[in-house]
Order: sequence, then structure tokens, then C-alpha cells
Amino acid sequence: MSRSNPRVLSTLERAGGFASAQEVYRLMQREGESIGLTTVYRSLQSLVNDKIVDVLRRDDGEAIYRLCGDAHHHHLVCKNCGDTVEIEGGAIEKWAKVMAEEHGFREVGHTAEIFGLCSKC
Amino acid sequence: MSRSNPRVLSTLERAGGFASAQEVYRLMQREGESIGLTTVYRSLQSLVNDKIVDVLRRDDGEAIYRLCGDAHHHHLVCKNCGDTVEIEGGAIEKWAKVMAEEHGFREVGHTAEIFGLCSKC
DNA sequence: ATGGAAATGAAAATCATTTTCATTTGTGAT
DNA sequence: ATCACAAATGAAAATGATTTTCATTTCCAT
Repeated sequence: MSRSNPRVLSTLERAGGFASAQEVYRLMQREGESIGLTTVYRSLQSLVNDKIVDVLRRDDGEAIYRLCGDAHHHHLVCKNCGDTVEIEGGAIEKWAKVMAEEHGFREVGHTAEIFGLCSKC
Repeated sequence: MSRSNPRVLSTLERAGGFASAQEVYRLMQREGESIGLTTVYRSLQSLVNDKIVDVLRRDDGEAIYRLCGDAHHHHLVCKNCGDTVEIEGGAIEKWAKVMAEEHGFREVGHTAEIFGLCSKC
């Protein structure tokens, strides 16, 4: 088994929020780091095993990773111009927790996004 | 644009619960139906557009489809066994509305899902 | 019957992810 | 320093779901 390459973790941190393996890889390339895509995948997997990062799925099926326990935020996206606002999701956190408990679920996470037309569009 | 092949919907119904495109296809084959994989994908997509079926992602990233209940609801999904509970999202609706207003967004919609380990897993 | 639009499906293309495998690197013993 | 061996690395091939292409077939309205 392989252990995580520390540069992968540090890049994921720097990405803030979510990032896919491909994105982490591209980011490292752009920053001149020499690393193979395979190693990025392996490192992320290992971080997931160690419960250092969470993994989710985007709507398109791509896996996205995020530091565990990271205070996370949600997005308000304009469906016309793509403009995005980071918003706070305290209400969601509470809702997710309550719903999960109500149904006996553990180790819960969630995704939530709002989309609409921004004031300019 | 293409419309859904009715046999796809009927097969998905018969499958009860969730089924992936590949599973619907295999099921139809086993039952002697003559249909192409492409048509299965197209039909499922079209059913999703028409909000007749829901689509989720398995842990491995494969898309799974299921007949929609009626009202707008959210999902509590077990990331191990895929078991799913439909939950009510009143809190989310309110949150989305408030956040959108706060930032001057109109015509808002949202997505939200909770995932974790169910009591059996 | 006739023409055009929609539906179909086989095969190729795409794309994320995993596997293979040969090479490199790190480490501990001598 | 040298040898030996395990772990890490990454390029390239394999995998598998999904999408696209495109030629053909089916449907309908005239």
C-alpha cells in the first residue's frame, strides 16, 4: 500500500473547498510541481482511507475531495452568467444533522447548492 | 431531441427501487426486449429532464435512476448500501429563499442531499 | 405513395479512474 | 560506502460508464 504524498494534501488545502483529482493534478502542474496523475489518485485515496479527507460526487459523476472538518460553505450560482457567491449554510448543517439522526444515519455529510438569476441578469 | 422509449420506463418501474442504465439495459435483454444501450441512456435522460425519474450517484460514480415520488423532496442516501430515504426539506426551501433574496437572486432552485451510513451498515 | 422529421442502435470517441509494470528512491544492515 | 530490499513513482495501457456520430429505419402528415 502507498502513503499519501504530502504535496497533494497541501495542494488540496490550498484549493480551499472541493477539488477533484484532476483539478489537484492540474493545479500542481501549473505551480511547477513534478508529480504524476497516478500518484495524485493514490494519495487522495489514501487520505480518504485515513479519514483525513471526505469524498463526494459531483453531478457529472466526478469525485471531489475536501479536507474533513473543514468549515465548508455553499454556493449561490447564477444560471445565466455563472457568477458565484459563497454563502453560509448553518441552517443546512442543522437540517442535515436532524434528518440523519431521525433516520439513524451516522457519519453524515451533505451537498447543497442554490441557483437562480443574479441581479445583473 | 428524443422522447423516452416507454419500454424503458416500464422496465425501470418493474425494477422497483434504483437501477443504473446498464442494469435496465441488461434487464431488458434478459427479458428478450430488443433495444440498444444508447436508447436506454437517451430515454433515462429524457425522463430525468421531464422530472419523471430521479437520478443519483452510487459510490462508484455510476448513475442510478428511480421513479420520482411526487412532491419536491430530498434524499438521505447510505453511502455503503445505497439505501435511500426521501425526506422533507422545508428548512432548505426557506434557507434557499432567504439566501437568494439577500443576494438579489431571482427564480431560484436548489439541490441538496444528505449522505451517511444507515443504521444497518 | 412521398418527403421530412424523429427515433434507433452500432460503433467510435470521451473521460475519469484503475491497473500494470518497469524504474527510481529511501532505508537499514553489513 | 555498498548491497539488498521494500516502498513510491509515473508512463502507458486497460477499464467501464457515458456520450457522440452517423447511417438507417420508423412514423406521420400530406
